[in-house]
Amino acid sequence: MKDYPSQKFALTTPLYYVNAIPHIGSAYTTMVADVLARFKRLQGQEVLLITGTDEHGLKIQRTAAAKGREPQSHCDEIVASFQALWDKLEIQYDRFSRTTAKPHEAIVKEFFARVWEKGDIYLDRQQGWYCVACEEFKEKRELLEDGSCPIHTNLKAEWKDEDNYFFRLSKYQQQLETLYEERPDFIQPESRRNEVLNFVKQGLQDFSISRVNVEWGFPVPPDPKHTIYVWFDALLGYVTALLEESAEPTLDNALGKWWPINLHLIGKDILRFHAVYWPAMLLSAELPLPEKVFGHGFLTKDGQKMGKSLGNTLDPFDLVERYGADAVRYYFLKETEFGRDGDFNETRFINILNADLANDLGNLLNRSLGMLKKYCQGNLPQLTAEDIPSANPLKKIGEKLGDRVAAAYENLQFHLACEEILKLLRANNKFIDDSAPWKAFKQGQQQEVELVLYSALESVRLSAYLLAPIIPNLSSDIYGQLGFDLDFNNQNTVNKFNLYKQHSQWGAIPANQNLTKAKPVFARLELPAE
RNA sequence: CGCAGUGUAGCAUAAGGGUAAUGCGCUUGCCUCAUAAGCAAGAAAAUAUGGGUUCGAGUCCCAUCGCUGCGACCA
Repeated sequence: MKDYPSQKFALTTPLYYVNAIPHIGSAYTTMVADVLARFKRLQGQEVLLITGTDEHGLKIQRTAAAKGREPQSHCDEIVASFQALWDKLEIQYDRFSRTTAKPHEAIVKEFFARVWEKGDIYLDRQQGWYCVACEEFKEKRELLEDGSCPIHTNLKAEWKDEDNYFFRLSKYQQQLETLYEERPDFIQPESRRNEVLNFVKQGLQDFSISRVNVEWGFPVPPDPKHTIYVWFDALLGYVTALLEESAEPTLDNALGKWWPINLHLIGKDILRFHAVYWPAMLLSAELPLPEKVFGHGFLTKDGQKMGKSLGNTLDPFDLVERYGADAVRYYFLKETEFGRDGDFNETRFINILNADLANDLGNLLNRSLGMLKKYCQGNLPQLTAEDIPSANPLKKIGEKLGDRVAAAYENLQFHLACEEILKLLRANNKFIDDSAPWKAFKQGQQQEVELVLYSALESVRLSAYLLAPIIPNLSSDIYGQLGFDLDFNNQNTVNKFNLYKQHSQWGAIPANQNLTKAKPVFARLELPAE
């Protein structure tokens, strides 16, 4: 095993745009980030999970105006809704980076200055049709006949003829291509990488990083009539997030400990910004590049794209409210292969949770504890892993399970992690049936009963431990019923290298546990009435 | 339109060219420790369609159809 305590790991979700309250897609990315962060912390690694919000731009300015609000108060309100959702979902973020936070402006200015001094920013004239909703220029041919944007059909594109500051992206073409080649893992999954490669191959053009007539944002330092383009501002939110609370907002202070970021988790829609523009900006500023950008897929509902126009959105608040954080987290982590698109279907949701969490896991614990009470006065057998024959099917599966699951988490293959653990749980139920402790007990074979129950309970424990990053509440409950005083939401007590070393192995359950009363840890869900 | 990817039982996924697997759901049987949970057996797909290569193709090639992504600033 590697020397985890010496490692540190910084990862980010996107800084979500505060145009509206969070949707399920943002929740998905954030849940995944949290699961990975939790697993690494469990291993004793030092982790920094960054999330936050991107709050500038013309769109926010206008959204706020439409509500008759100041932009800042609009942002504050939306931010509160993000934070509320993350709390409900048990997201343990370390930093919440807002682009309207005070230190951010200083960071943006300093960064801008570096790129400016490098000669990578110049003034030029920008003409074209601009869609405010997209915050981008459109080609004439992209527009619909009535001149509206194809994505925002209710909104006419606006003709702009203005001076903009441009970033010399084209200058970094070669360096980017070298980067992609030398570090094939930089963009994942591979299908996304190919998209980027294709895009870059066409030849990179400079892009504008300022706007005029936009109030809501930072002024371009040498020319305050201009406002820095939201993306240039937003990406730097990852840097600002690294500042310690009391530190002066300088790049040096921000980059000292956690830079470069190990992993940017993003949705596939913002891949180019993270895989092309962002590294180019950093190259220009002569800063080290992040280790990896992972662009995951989108979620659909009942096989259909979600959208306000279709009216088939999935409200994450409602979902957690009805089913709880563990259920929601488990479903999305287990039932979608990370990277590919995933689908939400309520019937499938309920079936999976009942089968995996209520039946395979919850009921397994419950039946095992029930037997322990009846056949062993509720005391754990005085056994250790060595007392269990090596042919024991649970021991065989359990022995290397920790390593397999760790590898799956490490590779962001969360569905595989779950699947590996489920194999042990299913084998466990089968093992109990095959061994029929109730018969053994009636025949007075106490030793046999104890061997079976020890193996069963230990396997449940190991499963709960390895699933803790995904279902922290359930795992805590299970651990509680097994006599541990360990709350997987309490970072101070669970995240220790030595604990991981011990608990990720089969056979860690001590004999002298005071078991609390057994009760179902995950109630079966009912299909909502039509 | 161009480029790329994809198409396996009701659903989700697996199968280095050689008897199509697993989970969920469904049917039946068994058990009784348990949350109407568990275990076992079973039904169900000629692997989108049409060609080709091969002794043999889900697996390679071509075409067609369907879906998805990318095609310059989509927060």
